[in-house]
Amino acid sequence: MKIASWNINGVKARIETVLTWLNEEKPDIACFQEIKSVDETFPREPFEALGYHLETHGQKGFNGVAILSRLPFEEVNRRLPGDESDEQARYIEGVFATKSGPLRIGCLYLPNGNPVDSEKYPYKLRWMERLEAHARKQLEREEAFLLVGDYNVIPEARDAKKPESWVNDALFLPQTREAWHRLLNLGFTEAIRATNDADETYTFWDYQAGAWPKNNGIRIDHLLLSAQASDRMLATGIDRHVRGWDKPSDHVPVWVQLRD
DNA sequence: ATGTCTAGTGAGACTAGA
Repeated sequence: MKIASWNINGVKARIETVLTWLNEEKPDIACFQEIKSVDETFPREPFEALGYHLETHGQKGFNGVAILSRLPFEEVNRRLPGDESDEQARYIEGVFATKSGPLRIGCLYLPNGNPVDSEKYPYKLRWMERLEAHARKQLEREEAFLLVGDYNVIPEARDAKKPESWVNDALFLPQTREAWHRLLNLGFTEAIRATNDADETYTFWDYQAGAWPKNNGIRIDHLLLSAQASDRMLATGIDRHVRGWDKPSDHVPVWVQLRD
C-alpha cells in the first residue's frame, strides 16, 4: 500500500491540482498539511467521490491537517498531546486495520519557527519535544507506526541547494537539527534517505525569486517509519513533477510503499 | 532581481503567515 504526505498550501485553492494527483498516483492513504480550512467548510465531496474516507483537523486561516484513506479509520486522534493551551491545528493521527496488523499514521505540520528571535522559535522547539514524547509513547506499542509530514527541518547541508543561506534559519539551526536527531534516534527509519542517496533531492521550492526554475530547493517533508513499518518498506518516491504544474503548492508529495 | 501565494477582513494603496 502507498502512503503519501503533501503540504498542499490551501485545500480550496489546490482542489483541482490535488484531485489530478490523486487520480494519477492513487495513494491508499494521503496525509495533507496546510489545508487552511475549518472542518465545517472542508470540500469533502470530491475526495469521498474518489472512494476516500476523510478526517480533518483544521482551524481558520492557516495550518490544518487531514488524512484521506481507502481503508476505514479504526481510530482518530486530533492534536499533539502535551500542551492543552496549544490552539494550532498541526497533528492528526489515524489507525487502520491491515492484513499485517494495525497501521498507525501521524500526520504533522511542524511549526516553521521563524523569525528565530520571536516567540515562534521556542514554540517550534517545545513542539518538537512534545512530538518526541508522543513518538516515544507510541513506539512502545511495537506497531507499524509512521510519522509523516512537513517537518520544517532541513536535516543536513546536502538537503539544501544553498545551505549557506539557511544557517541562521529556524529550519536549519543546530538546536532544530538536534531535536530532529533525538526524534530519529528513538528508532525511526527516515524512508527517503534510507532509499535515496542522491544530491539535489528536494521537496520544497519557494514561490519567490525563481526558486523552482533554478532548482533552489530544500528537503523538509519527511517520512519516519517504526521498525515494524520499515520492515515492510518496498519503495519510496518524491513526485517532483507536480511542482511544475499550474497552480502548484510550494511543496511536492512524498510517498512510501509498504507491503500489505 | 527580495521576482510569490493563500486566506481573512471588509472593501485597500490592506495584513499575517509562510
